[in-house]
Amino acid sequence: MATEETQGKPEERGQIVPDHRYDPKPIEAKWQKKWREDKVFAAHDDSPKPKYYQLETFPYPSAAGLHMGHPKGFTAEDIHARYMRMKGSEVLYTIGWDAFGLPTENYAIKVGKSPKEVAKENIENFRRQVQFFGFSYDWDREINTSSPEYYKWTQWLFIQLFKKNLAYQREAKVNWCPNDQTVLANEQVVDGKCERCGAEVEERDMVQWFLRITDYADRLLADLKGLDWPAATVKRQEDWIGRSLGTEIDFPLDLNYRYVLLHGYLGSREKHFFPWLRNELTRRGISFICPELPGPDDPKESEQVQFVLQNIQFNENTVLYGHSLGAVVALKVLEKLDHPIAGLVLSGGFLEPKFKDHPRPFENNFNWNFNFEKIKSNVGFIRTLSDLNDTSIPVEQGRLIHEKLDGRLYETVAQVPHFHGQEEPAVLETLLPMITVFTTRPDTIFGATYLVLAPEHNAIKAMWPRITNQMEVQHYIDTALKKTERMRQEEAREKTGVEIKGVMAINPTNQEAIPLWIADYVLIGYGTGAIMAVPAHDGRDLDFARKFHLPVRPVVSPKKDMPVYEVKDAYTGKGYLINSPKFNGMDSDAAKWEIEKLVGGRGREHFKLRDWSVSRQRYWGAPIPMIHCEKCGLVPVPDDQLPVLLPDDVDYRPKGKPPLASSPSFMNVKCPNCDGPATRDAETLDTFVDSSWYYLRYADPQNPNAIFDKEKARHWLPVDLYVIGAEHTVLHLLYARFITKFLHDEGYLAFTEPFLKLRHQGLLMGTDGQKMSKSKGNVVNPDEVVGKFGADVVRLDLMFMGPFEDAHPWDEKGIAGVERFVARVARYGDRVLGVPTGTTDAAIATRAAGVPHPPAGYAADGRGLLHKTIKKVGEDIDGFKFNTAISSLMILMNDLESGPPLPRSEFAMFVKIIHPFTPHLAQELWARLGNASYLDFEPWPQYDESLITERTITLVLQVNGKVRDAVTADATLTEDAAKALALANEKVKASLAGKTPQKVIYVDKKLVNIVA
RNA sequence: GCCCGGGUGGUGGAAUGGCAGACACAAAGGACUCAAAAUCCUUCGAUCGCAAGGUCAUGCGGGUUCGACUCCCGCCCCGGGCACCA
Repeated sequence: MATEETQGKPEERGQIVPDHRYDPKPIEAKWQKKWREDKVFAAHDDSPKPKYYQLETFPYPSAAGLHMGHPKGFTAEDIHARYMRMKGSEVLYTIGWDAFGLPTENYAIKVGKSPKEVAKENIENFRRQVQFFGFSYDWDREINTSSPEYYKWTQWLFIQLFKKNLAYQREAKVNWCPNDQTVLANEQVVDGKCERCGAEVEERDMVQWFLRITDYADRLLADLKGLDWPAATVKRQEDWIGRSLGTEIDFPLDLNYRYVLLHGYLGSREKHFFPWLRNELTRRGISFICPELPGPDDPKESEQVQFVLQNIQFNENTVLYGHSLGAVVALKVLEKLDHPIAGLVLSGGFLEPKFKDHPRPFENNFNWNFNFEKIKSNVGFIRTLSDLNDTSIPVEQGRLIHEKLDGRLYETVAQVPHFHGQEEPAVLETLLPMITVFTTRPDTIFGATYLVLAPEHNAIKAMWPRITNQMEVQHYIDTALKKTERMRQEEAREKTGVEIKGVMAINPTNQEAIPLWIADYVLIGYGTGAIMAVPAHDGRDLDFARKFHLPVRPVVSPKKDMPVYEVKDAYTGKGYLINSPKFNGMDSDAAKWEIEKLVGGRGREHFKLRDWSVSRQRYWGAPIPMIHCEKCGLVPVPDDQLPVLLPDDVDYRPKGKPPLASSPSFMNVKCPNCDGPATRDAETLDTFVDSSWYYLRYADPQNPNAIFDKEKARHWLPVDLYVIGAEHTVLHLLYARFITKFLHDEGYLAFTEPFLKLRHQGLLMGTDGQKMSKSKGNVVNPDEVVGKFGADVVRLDLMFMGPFEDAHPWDEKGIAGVERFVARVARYGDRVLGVPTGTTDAAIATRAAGVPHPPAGYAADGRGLLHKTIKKVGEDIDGFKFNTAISSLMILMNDLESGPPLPRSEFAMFVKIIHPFTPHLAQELWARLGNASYLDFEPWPQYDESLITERTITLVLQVNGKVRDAVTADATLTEDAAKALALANEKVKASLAGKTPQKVIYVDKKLVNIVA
């Protein structure tokens, strides 16, 4: 029931209430226009103020227009930007358009326009919509990734990567969307379907451009430390990079070959890697012959081949190895043999005397024609090892051997060019019959009861002649390789596999012979493509072992001296070794090192991170600035010919070939190197490339001569604050970090991490609680909402919904609260302004006499709350707690309204602290208070500590932890006085009911708890 | 399966070891009005009680503590991420 004093017309309570409602429209339009015309928010390169660079995810301007999720993040940024300006920073805050990409192209095809036209329209629409919100952008720094002025530098960046061998082409299985007719990144495939159009994704082999982000894996991981990023985001980046530290261990196969090792020209059994190699073979108990060939300084074919044939026995167990000219000798020997041998291994070999450095004297002593058919028929397996950095033998020679002889070609980088190092592990690896596995748990090696190879593993071919169940194995491999990712996923975790019969592996610790299996749960792309299976201590291995009835041997017990007899679930934790002769009882961590040492394991780190596929077979992107010349190979477009403009005379509709290929005027060019006929690369770059560097361009957005001016970049960057949707926590950030590190290494940037502080905005969902999407029809159009309520109200509503990083459904019901708040602030402003200038506080108080708020307490209380609020709002903006900041502003307003109007000087402080949230209203009130300045450059008010300090406190009195009373006491209250006060309290006494207090707990100026 | 979040009134949420539910929305009652809108006032977790007041209550079950939404252990549910990475 309302009391007599509080009822009645507001006017009767001494308040001045204008009878009009606050109409934001003309006021918001007025200030937005002024801000733009006066370039109020321009960021000045030469400002003496400390710089502050705020970045927001530049939007993808889709045909659907802005949706309410965009302004949620933008509003938070704008609040922060305006706050930082008031705190004295020179703020760089701007916007741009991530305008290339599939959705625009697809939409253009649908409506029969060009993507360029569509993008232009979309950007104009977005710009218009964004401007309604009054965000304080420096519009002179606006960028657009689809403009030639921008993508010139995207192309330039690609060329720099290419020049450093960080951009390369290779054939790769790609996710192909049959509907969009393009390649998708793994991340764009969701549940086996195209993220954009929902079509079932197929797998295809294509030659693709990749960026070698894996070269930066360790740095991308290490540099995450020290960033002010949400912990979950750091974790997800770490998981994506996925480093595991482990060891590579060789499991010899029971194929007891005998080796014949042939050295090359100027070589001998004592030179280069031969002594080391012989030692390694001896150490493994492998028999070999390594002859000194006659005339190493002046080799002659007949002499050397005859020598080998006469002195060495060859049978089906022999593996013939030849290095360099020794490879030629080996081939000639095989031509002459009349029975087959087990295998042929060549390193640094050649078929033609075409040397890169200088001619050799033996060139005329050999016959450079080979009987390849004879050679092939005389040998079981052929492996060719080629050094990519060979200084004398061109890499083409290795490929030529492979072309003529088939077999397996291994291209690698030798320790010293042409395998002239003291140790060349690649040679040994190519030679030996063994399986190298990668494991993070060498301590469990005694529990390895079988090995598993990925279906694509090379070793299968090498041991092929020995396999007794070839049909079965072949069938399994064929089916496994036919499966797409999608099919593998659908099969869930059901294990499949086949045993390789006829070959066994040897456990290097105890010489136990264990079987070899092939299974597709082992991936060729990770580690070595082979594992030692320890079913007792790995869930996947256990599943497999159970399905195929393979032995399960526990070798780690969780408790010391407690052997495990039965394995229920795989135990993957640490413990103490059992069933491991010589290691029993040892701590599993310690055993890792001991066993690694024992078996000659090589410590390795492996990453899950894969190279970044950037080729797109579509039109609407930056053309890859490369030229294919028959003579010169891949040639980058020279800088002075950039940008490579997107041609207009193409058919955009996807036909399986890149649209650019349909434009002869685009495709046919002269080679910049040799002036001969050449063709352009017809693909375009993934839009993630565009967005991997846009934050750098904002520092110097119009520079026609460089990607950016180094000094300007040094001034503004790195980004101080980046607000980004939680959905972008992995890819975009990883790519941007990679590009930043690359440009740092190239000397363009002085820092290695682009984004110092990162905050996420929670998703704004449709009214149905579902993610907003056009197909669900739940997209909220900001035009309508802003038109109805005004920008200030919508901004407040978006921020007041709850914690910024939480997801919320859009709900127009709640907006009434902030709408009322804005109207009340406006009305209160009218009250303040209704008081003639120069009126003293006392006069205001007199005028306010009779209102319930006691005039005597007004100055202290009202001001105290004002100053507390100044403090609170500042802290909350720093901490991105906008909801509680607004709440505290409401509390203050509620209090102010119930009293007489504040003096203008104090009301001005209130206007300043609401300014970041409702800049139009605040600026209007500021102007009405007689100020000509812009609030962004008014200093944030200082709060007065003495006014905040409480003179009285509320002391809570508890008995046995239950609240019995709360009393007001002087802030100077001592502990003893507080305890005495509590014990004397009537309610406390009643609650104690005569019991004697055992203990009295005192929390300073807060609480007394009596335990009885 | 594993890894992150999260679970508080009819609703959004506040409180991070010390009065649970700030601030709002919705709802109900009232004032003003011819009426409505707007505005203003009051009530508003559940339950017992005429009242004073009591009891219960932050997903469930335990624990630590004088005191737990908050810390620890186990479980349930919801959201997100990864998905055979050895």
